[in-house]
Amino acid sequence: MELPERQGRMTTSSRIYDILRQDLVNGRFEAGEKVAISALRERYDVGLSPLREALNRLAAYGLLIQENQRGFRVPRLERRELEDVASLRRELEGMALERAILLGDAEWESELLAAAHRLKRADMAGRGEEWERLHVRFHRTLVAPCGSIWLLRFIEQLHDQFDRYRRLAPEAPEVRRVLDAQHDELVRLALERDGGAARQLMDDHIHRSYEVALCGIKA
Amino acid sequence: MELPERQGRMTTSSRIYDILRQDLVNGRFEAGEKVAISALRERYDVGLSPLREALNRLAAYGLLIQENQRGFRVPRLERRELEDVASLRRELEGMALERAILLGDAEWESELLAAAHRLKRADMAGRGEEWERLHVRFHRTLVAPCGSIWLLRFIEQLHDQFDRYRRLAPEAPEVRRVLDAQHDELVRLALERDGGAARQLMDDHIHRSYEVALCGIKA
DNA sequence: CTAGCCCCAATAATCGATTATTCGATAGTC
DNA sequence: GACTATCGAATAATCGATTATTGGGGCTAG
Repeated sequence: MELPERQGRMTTSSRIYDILRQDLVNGRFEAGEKVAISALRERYDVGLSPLREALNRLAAYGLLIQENQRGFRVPRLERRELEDVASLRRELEGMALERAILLGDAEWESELLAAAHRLKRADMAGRGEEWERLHVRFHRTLVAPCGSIWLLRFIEQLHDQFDRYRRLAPEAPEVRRVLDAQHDELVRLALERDGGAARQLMDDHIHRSYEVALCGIKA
Repeated sequence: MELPERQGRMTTSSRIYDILRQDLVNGRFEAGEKVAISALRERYDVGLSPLREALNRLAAYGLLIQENQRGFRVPRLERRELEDVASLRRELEGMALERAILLGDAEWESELLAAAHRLKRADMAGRGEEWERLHVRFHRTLVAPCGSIWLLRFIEQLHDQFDRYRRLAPEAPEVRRVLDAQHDELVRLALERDGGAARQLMDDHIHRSYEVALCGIKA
């Protein structure tokens, strides 16, 4: 069995990029805050060059805002933008799911079941970082065989944006239970190859999730 | 009248980013080629730090591929990817155009007419860099009031990817005439607020353009 | 008072030099 | 003869120091 070997040894720049991306999505930085580069330098114990390269990448990715001669800022959280992101997620993930259901093979079915199962088990163990990781992975697995690299790329980007809002929202156990049930339902519909119904369900899933996330704004 | 003032004085990093982006889209680099950083340093007469920052941004944007410890490469041109990009462009620009037609105001109508007119005039003067610039601008104006920042962002990104292919394709005057006529037709349908027909036409427009671009592959 | 200006501390951007890694050529081994 | 190990030049990544720009506080003139 050969290991995928990640991708060569990691460079400092890439390491700090991954860390910052996680931290930004998890809301470890105040929205709207100016990024104090030298503070980050200490906090993560890295040099200026790799740090600035990571910040540049994050700005191009949309998790930071870069202003010439004025450094970097964390984007504000605006109701208007959450609507935008959620609306696009519905369009794009719906589209991707339909295509995935057309194109996905038997191996995909297996991975889907596995991902859903792992997610449910992490749920029992208490919703934490592990659950978040597996949740992202589940949604990624759902749309993975859609056949479009660019669609997957955009979906991932929107997912990160969306999660900035969602992770700040207060717990909503009743809605959460519905959302969790929908995960299983999505798997069922995918296995049955019912693209139309799956798309509709995904649409509803994201919409409910959006309503939860809304509660986190200005809180 | 106040000038928009671009955005503060440009930083070396941003300048070189803009230049490289143009050059990459225009095919001034061999597809698949490894980017020789020190060669670029001389060619554009810039320092290493701003250059690397620009390259990092371009990689995050999708116009370069970054491999840890192995620098940057220009992405290959693959039929498979052109299909992907074109197909997504049709979906997203169609969606954006429909929304723009719902939301666009009178000022938009004026700018649309102006953009179309400028484009036609540049056409007479011979299709060159200026025409390319105005063509991008026309398409951007069409979808501008769609109301979604992220949709516009993705569309621009796909446009850049698409143009990498299109600009390598040989001239196709007959198709070109049809495509030009479609520009005016798009304006007409937009002014008439016929979202459905406009979307359909945009779909056809991109598809024909795709067929032209196809001829440029492996040429 | 207040608008405008100037200066200085903070910090963003860039440079030049250094360190780490890769890639290809060559030599050695089975 | 094919495979692996090793070495060195080429080049990617990073560091430390320098330069340029901003933003705010106090001063001055109206």
